Amino acid sequence: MRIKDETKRLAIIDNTLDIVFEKGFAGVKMSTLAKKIGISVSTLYVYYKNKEDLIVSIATELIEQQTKNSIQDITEDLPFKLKMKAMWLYWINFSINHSKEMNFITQVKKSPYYDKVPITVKESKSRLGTDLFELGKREGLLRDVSNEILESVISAILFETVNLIINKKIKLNEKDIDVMFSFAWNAIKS
Amino acid sequence: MRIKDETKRLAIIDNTLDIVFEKGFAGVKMSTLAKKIGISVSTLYVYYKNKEDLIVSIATELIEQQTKNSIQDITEDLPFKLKMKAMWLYWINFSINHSKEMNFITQVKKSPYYDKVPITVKESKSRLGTDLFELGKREGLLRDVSNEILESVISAILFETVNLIINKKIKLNEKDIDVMFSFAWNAIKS
Amino acid sequence: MRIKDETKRLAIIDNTLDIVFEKGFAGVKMSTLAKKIGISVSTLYVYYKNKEDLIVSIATELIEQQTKNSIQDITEDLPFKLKMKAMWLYWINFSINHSKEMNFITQVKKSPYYDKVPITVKESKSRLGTDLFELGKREGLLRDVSNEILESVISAILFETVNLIINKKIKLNEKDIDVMFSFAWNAIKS
Amino acid sequence: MRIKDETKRLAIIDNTLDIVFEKGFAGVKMSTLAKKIGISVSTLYVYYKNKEDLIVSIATELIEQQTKNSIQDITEDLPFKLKMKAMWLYWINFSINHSKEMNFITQVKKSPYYDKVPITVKESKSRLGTDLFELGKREGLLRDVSNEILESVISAILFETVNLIINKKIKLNEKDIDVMFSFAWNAIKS
DNA sequence: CATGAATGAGCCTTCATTCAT
DNA sequence: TATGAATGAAGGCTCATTCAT
Repeated sequence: MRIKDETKRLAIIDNTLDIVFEKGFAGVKMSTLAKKIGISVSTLYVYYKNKEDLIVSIATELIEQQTKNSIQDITEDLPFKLKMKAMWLYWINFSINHSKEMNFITQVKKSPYYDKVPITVKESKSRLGTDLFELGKREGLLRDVSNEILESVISAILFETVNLIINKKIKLNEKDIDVMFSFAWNAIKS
Repeated sequence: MRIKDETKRLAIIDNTLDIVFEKGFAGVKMSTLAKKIGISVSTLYVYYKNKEDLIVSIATELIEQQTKNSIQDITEDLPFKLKMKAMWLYWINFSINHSKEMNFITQVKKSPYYDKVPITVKESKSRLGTDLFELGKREGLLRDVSNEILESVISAILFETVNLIINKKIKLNEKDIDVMFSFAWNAIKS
Repeated sequence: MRIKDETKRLAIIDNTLDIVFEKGFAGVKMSTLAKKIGISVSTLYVYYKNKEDLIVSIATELIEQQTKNSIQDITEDLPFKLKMKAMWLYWINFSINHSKEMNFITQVKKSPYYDKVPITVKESKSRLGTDLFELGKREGLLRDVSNEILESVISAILFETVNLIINKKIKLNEKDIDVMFSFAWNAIKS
Repeated sequence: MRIKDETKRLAIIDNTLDIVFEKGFAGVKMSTLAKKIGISVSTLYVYYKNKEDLIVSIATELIEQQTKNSIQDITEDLPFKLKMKAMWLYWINFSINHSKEMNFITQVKKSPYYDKVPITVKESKSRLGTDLFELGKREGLLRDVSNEILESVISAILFETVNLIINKKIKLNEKDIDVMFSFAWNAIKS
């Protein structure tokens, strides 16, 4: 019965993401969720201890996945600016392809639920690999400010870019994305 | 007859802002709010028709106030970059001094409540005066992209700056603010 | 100021009758009533001690009026059946011209409010004058059953007639009214 | 899982009828009702969507039942007047044995709830079978007026009879019932 | 007398969670 | 494991009534 269960568990996660995306946490009613999936309310409690556990568990799982994905590679032999851009593109694509997951994490971080996420998970590496920043600063290509600030500035522009794409203010084509990247690059280059 | 108390109305608004700041809209319970203020629940309904009206009315009022404040143009005779910085400083200060109000508006804009805000109010001028962008582009000092994009990029960095200050990652002193402004300026200058 | 007050008092009664006619007792909200009249809620409490007092007082007043009106005359010198018919016509007309008042009394009688109406008022003479029944029985023209039963039967048909008129199933003309009267007369004649 | 309890559903209906009989619709408080039955308030909401649904559903069910019962024609081979009387007796008994149900239906018909009863249910056959009236008129035994009027007159007297019995003004014995029937019969016979 | 603000009591309803099968 | 019934706790809102001017 292992397979059937996992299917159900994934269905729960998926539908929860949908609801949070459409209506926020306030919209997650255990009964509604169960109905959407086509299972009984009580069955939800077989998989998760309670509502908090449901949300915190999903958040934890998503954050762990995201962390695992991020740092990998980009170790190709490229000029620094192109490495930077590769990272940028990677995250643009990831954010758009996983917009519901990203939204979920964003929401959780601003909610009281975030307090319940294990610290070990929260402490996971930054999204835009600090290694890259260190490298850039060493090569004299990035402004000499703390990684934390660099990251927050880039993240802000990145996040805004994704928003513009989602709200169809700009297109997901090379030209528009390049423009947006140039904003970010100009901001942080030395 | 007793006279409707402006003090009371302000207390309602103030406490609502506090609660939304700490717990979001879900945390606003009419009973809790009333208790915090020291009035009866039913008194709340003397001032606002219902919970939705409470939130939408406050949002409307705040947005109107904010709009009124912003327009006061920076018509002083300054070089463009300094005009830009003046605007930047104005908003940094405003955002920090009215962080709860800003937070409230931000939250409302992402919630279904925003649909109920009168269109006339929503159509209020953009925060960072488009006039300034037009001027900058005419003088060849700003990159030639749409005002909407320019604004969203600056807003993102501005917002991030405020966050960094609030979370004490940077200080509210000339040096740190200058650094943050230079990020924004480099991003958008031609 | 006597006149102005009486006007207001009558307005209260009138509007209460209207509301009860349209929505029943459940529809009588002190605030709604006050707004309809154009006075303040508190003013209602100047005229009536509370809601119960309002309704019971109106009921009492209406019943007294009705009682006063009814018995009078019909002492003309007519054959019995015509006296009966005169009474019948009188009540048909009265009921239609005062349908809201009648409705109010009917509703009160079935509600807990009726318990609060002074017994003296409740014990008022029957609507269709018992004298008439006594006369009819003495002359051998009416069936020899208790006045109470005679009255209830006639009242039932009378009430039904009024309903048929109001709901436009029959017309308020001589022919239709005659038919309805003949039902009643045949029922009780000996 | 526990199985939905038909006994419980019947208890809800029964107690609702009781309350409406004693205090009208205004007296039906979900909390009181639940306490009377010995269940939790929320359990009521397992069986009915809300208060309106509770009342409308019960009304619908009762009307359907009543309709089903009435049709059983009096097709026995009897003189017309006796057929009439059989019908009369049937309804007297039914009304008395189901006085609370009758009361409930009567009240609903005069309330806004009636608008929510499915039209199909409302269009159910008239209580006193029109067939009988047609037969009577054909045989020249009934007055030649519309069925609607015939029915309303008889219903009025029937209803009044039941009231007299309930209020103990007359007894439920052959003699008294006969007298009341003779009123009705005299009223409508040709 | 007149009024609008203020309130407490109470009602309907929702929802996460547990029960019992 | 799976389920639908059952429930307690809580929240939003209404309304008759009183307060204070």
